[in-house]
Amino acid sequence: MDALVQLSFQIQRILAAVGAEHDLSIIQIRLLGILRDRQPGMLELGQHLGLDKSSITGLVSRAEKRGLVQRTPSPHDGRGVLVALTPAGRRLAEQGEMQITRRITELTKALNATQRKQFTQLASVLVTP
Amino acid sequence: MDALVQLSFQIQRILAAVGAEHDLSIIQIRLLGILRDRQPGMLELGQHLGLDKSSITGLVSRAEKRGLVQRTPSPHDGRGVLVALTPAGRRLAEQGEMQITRRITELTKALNATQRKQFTQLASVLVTP
DNA sequence: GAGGATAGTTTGTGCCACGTACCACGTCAA
DNA sequence: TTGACGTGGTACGTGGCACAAACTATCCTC
Repeated sequence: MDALVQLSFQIQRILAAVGAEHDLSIIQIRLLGILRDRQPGMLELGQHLGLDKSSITGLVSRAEKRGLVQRTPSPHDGRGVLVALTPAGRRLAEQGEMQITRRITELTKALNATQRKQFTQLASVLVTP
Repeated sequence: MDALVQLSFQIQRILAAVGAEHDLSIIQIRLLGILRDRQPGMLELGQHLGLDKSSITGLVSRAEKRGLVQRTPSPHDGRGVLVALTPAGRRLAEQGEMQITRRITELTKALNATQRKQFTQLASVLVTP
């Protein structure tokens, strides 16, 4: 079970490294990943990321300043805002995901095919609930 | 393989939660964990944590200010410093580790005994190199 | 000894996260 | 309809975290 903690750090290291190639932090990568199939408001975004709404403002603002993300006023709520990827943001998100899956599979190269399948399958059991 | 990323975030969330109970960040927990069986210098500490030496100064200073850690001049090198746990720091480290292993095993409760064993064994294969 | 390497610290910058206070809009009830 | 209250977001201040560059003090080598 200590191995699981170690493994999580190793994965975080991969995420940080891939992010660093594009000048993105881990949280920014998560942001882009979440927005790939959603256009949430700030509050909803905060729940996905487990962050306070006041943390989201700066996060989105920094991403917006870099042209990765876009705020548009909510059509149904004058107070609200919808956050969406720009084309540049989407491109980066897809590219990042490819690199991440490549480096993760590379990490699991120490396992043979059956073991890898078994491992990821057990992992997804743990994650899904 | 997306499951592995998700799993790593879940584990990080556990670490952050246990840390928060004692007002510790994840990096502080790692610091205490490393010092449990070592008294490294600052540079060596930085390598264990994957951080620059200039990052270590503040990290150790904050922990020292809280009485968890202690700097002592190295006996063999007038420039060097050895970092060690104080009794309070050791108590916290042990307590934290117990809580973490408890919450991790709780996380793996969706698996039966054989599966869990298999899973952690595969994980340690990935980690050891 | 003098010159370069090494261990740590300092300083400045930027990101991240939080709590608090605040503004604008929405909603509900009298 | 018009308050009172709730809700979505932002602004601001604080503090931790991480880096790079500049600096100090010691060590080592010739």
